[in-house]
Amino acid sequence: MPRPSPSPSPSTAQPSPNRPYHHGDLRTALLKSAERTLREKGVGALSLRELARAAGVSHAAPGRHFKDKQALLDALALDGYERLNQALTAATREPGRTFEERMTALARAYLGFAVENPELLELMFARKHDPDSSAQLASAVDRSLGSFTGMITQAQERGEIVPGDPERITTVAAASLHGLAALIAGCALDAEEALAGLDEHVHLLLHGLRPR
Amino acid sequence: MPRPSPSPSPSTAQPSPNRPYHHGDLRTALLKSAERTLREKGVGALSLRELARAAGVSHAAPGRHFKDKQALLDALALDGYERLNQALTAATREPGRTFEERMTALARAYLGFAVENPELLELMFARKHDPDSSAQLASAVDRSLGSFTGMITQAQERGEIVPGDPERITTVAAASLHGLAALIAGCALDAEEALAGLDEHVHLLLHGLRPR
DNA sequence: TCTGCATGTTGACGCCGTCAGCTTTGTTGT
DNA sequence: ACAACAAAGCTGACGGCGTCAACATGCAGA
Repeated sequence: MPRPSPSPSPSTAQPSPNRPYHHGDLRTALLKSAERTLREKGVGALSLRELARAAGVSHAAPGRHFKDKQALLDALALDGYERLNQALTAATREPGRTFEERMTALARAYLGFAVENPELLELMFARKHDPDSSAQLASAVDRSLGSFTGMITQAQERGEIVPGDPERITTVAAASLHGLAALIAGCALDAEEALAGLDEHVHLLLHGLRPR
Repeated sequence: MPRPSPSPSPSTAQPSPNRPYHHGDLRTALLKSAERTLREKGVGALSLRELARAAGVSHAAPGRHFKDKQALLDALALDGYERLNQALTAATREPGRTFEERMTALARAYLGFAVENPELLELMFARKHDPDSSAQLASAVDRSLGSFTGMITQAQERGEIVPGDPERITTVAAASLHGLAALIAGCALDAEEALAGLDEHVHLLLHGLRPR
């Protein structure tokens, strides 16, 4: 895997004589740079040493901010959940008359995130997390699902959807959208096509596959 | 990441004097061993050198059978699709009176695979494949979806589900189940719980979330 | 001002993937 | 039967990586 051509860069980012000894905010610089690399070249191209080089800092400096490479990946995932949650809650705030309209807006927000951050989404839902971070990540996942649950219970109160354990209904709705998102992120489904058929997808989800 | 403790094994599998020069079937031995490691320790613990050691073979020998580490991973994924397809088609052959029964059997087969091969499932749907293998993989994916499509069109002919582009309906059903499987594989959902609620999940999928 | 701690640096270690070049073995055409 | 060849081993090397230990620097509070 590590075959970065004979000599990719002429060893950029030297100690640069007039750089201050301390970087200022290396942690966020690393995260930002990592997010970019993740988006552009995939998780396989992420290396702490490369990030250090890009930040103009020694190869071991990242170790001061992330105990592990995995810790950095977890931080990246956590940031991803933050952004996803923001997008989802924004979507739930959009005024929509019917439940179907509101659900479609939520779906559009989720799929939009998946289309624009496929690698990140894969990272977020990967099963390789430090036990340390897993607590934070789990809570972030819960907050994401919260957007769904809130919408569901609200709709139940209005009688717009079937009664029953809101958590189970949330699972059905969330699984359906997450499956779509995951298939898009994994290139198993064409993004454009899925976005184009999203309205109908939500419609079928709400009305069922059986004829009425 | 590569911190395999001070000295994990006392360097097992030496040249072993009476071993034949040629292994016999190294390729499948590597795949089998890799599948085991994948299941037990995750994709991050997979190394060609370790596999070579386990097979009692020199560190470069795997290169004769897989041009790349990625090529081995792709072969692993392809084998995964083979097994998944087998499980799915077996499930479609189960006699089921109603569409809901048959769909539930299919769902149970899919989720069963996800529960027993979570790491493999992640690998199969990852977005990192050699362009060489991607053709084979794509066809394997199509065969998987074929199990769904076949069942859907059959049900449409019987009037058990709504008419319309079978591909779109397949997408809805497949996305719903794949989302469930992916959440299980990613530990975002408890496997037992999901399996227990599977019947109701399929029921909701077929009947919709809106009251009738 | 001194002292401690967070944040840098350097150098080392072992593992990894990959390649080049060589050796062994089984097969195949004559 | 045997030479020629290809497939499938082996060895050794290279550079990249993650991680650690030991040392350096600079800021902040006593």
